[in-house]
Amino acid sequence: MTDFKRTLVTAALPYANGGVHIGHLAGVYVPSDIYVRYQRLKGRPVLFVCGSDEHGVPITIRARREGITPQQVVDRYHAIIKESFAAFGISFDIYSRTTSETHHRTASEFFRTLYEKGEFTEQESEQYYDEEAKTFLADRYITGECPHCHNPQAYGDQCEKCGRDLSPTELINPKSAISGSQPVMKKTKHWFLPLDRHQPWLTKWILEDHKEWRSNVYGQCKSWLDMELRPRAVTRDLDWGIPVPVEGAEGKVLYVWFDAPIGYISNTRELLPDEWQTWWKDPDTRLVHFIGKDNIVFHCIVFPAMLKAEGSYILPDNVPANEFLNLEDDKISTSRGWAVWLDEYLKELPGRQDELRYVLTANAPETKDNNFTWRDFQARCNNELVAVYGNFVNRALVLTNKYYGGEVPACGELTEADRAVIEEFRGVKAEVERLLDAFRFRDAQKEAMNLARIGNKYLADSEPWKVVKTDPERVKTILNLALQLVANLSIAFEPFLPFSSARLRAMIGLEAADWARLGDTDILPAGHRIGQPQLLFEKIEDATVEAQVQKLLDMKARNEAAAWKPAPVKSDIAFEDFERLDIRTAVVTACEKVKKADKLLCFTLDDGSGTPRTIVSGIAQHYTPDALVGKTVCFIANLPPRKLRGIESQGMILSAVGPDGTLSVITTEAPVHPGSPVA
RNA sequence: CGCGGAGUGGAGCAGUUGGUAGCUCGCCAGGCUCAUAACCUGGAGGUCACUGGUUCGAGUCCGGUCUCCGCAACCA
Repeated sequence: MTDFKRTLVTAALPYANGGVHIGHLAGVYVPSDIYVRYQRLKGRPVLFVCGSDEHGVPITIRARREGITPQQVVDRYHAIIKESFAAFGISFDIYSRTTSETHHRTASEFFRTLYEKGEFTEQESEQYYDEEAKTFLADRYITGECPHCHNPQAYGDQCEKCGRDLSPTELINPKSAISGSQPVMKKTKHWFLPLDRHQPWLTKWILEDHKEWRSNVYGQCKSWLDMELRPRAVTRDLDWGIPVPVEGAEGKVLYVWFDAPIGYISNTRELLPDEWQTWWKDPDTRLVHFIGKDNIVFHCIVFPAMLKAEGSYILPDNVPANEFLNLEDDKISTSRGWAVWLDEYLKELPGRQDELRYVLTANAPETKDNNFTWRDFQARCNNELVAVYGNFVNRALVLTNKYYGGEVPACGELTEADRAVIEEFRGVKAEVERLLDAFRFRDAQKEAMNLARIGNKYLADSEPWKVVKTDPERVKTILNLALQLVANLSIAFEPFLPFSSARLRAMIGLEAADWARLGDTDILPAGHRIGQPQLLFEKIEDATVEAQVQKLLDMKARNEAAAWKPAPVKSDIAFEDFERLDIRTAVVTACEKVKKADKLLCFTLDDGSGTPRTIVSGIAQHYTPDALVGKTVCFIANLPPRKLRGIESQGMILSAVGPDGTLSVITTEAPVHPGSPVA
């Protein structure tokens, strides 16, 4: 690791159809920024590259929905994302975008090279084509009836009602979302990256040569490599993206997954037009990808296969992927509005960047999913940043101003206790470095915080406010040491909390953070003047976090209300058709969970016939088995029996479907005899 | 039996190659008063999801069960 001459750090490219939220920050941007700042402080050459990912179908869908162009969509979000990263102190060397000229050129060249080397395979397949709009249809652009739950508005890739993944050809009565016309199957040619060809070296490279990767990363790769890798299409029929640079490929663009990671390369190239190849092709460069767990396979298998196929690039040395961050015990969801957005945080809690950085690091999902709550945010800020770190700094500075008019006193003879303290905080540097080198940011930050704990304890033990009355000389040494600890804190926290470190340095008159001096006891020379102490951190009030929680709840309610609209009324049916439906009531006599099924409950019903009726119903996620026992429900009695998970279900229990998919069983307003007809 | 990750005191997390369970917060008691009612000390609180096994000895290795999270054309 120390053999590398330089480190190239990439952070996952944010997709430019929305903002950046705390999950992205905790998973990718805060840890990568800490890592890069640390490298810079160590004086190691490092480059930190990121940018917006601006192609792909979802952006075109959003553009259509809002009646603007895809370019307008990405312009808007690119600006928001870029500004909020900058304001938050994510110190990219470059934050560019995949719609840039450099990127288009770089990605095209990359494709050309692979094409000419014969690294692709070609395949013709049949895809839906919209004859009115004269375009092939992306899966998402086709709607139709779901073959499973018969939701009439399922998409070609997924049914949002039953949650199943679909392929467009499965849809009943497919329609084009663009023109509304019926699409036809038409032949189209696409290029594929044959991952199967790369399987042997990938297997060795990861499973044998990179056993040091995080267990979540290694494990996920292993599960992929244990299967047979399949060729992956690298082109699509779409008009938004990078045109496929070969003849006969009109109307085709590079698939977004192929073009996006090349963005790392293009952005480096944009920043360093003459030297970028050193950073990407010299084996002395160490390449590190910071990503979230959903991107593991992509960055460990697919992108390396692309790089290897091209032939002249280095491969990543490590891919520290984080797990997910939940928010208030619920998963973060852009579509449900359940998120804390960075741009809003910066506006609503101005000047509080480091507080968020601290909490997201202290609670980083490094080994498993973690939870962010505003209460926890407040507690960590108040009990740790304010009470431990800020308070120690304040104590040392106030005492210095009080006794010595703001001048650093000289260090006298050291006592046994002084030496013990010095010994303790000298070790912090090596420990922080060891942890950061191992991508263990949570522990590293805790170690930095330890300096403040040492300081508080030192002051409590040595009691300068008492000693000053009996032995003023001794107090000089105590405060000298305390001030050295303060100076050390400003350096140790520099990678983690750059804003407050800068403020602290300004307060004590220290010009720059010199990492090499971390652990030293003479950073502030005797006679050096410090400034007036200001509070390094201020408490977060109850009202502040309560407002944030309320905002989340409001947003959720608003989103659910806005998202819900009654489904269009289906086409008329004959009255006889209705009469053929046999709906009845029944009383639930028993109910139990169906094994190995998440959604199914098995009901035993008294339908008045004397023989118990068994119905399996997919409502286990909304009712516990005993919740409905004794209740009257409505069911359809004349559906043909159907086996579900091996149990024969004799009918269907009726429920109302809420806007968020919750189910509420239909029951009767007053008790009725089991088996009563519903009409 | 699809695959991977995870399940440790009230909360959030550590536990590297197996050796009698740690940290931060919270709680209780005491101390201190320089400090943003902050700080310091002590204490209570865990059969390390459950269950078999290997071992002199397992949170740590192996088997089984349960639960949570994630899993290529939205999302870290």
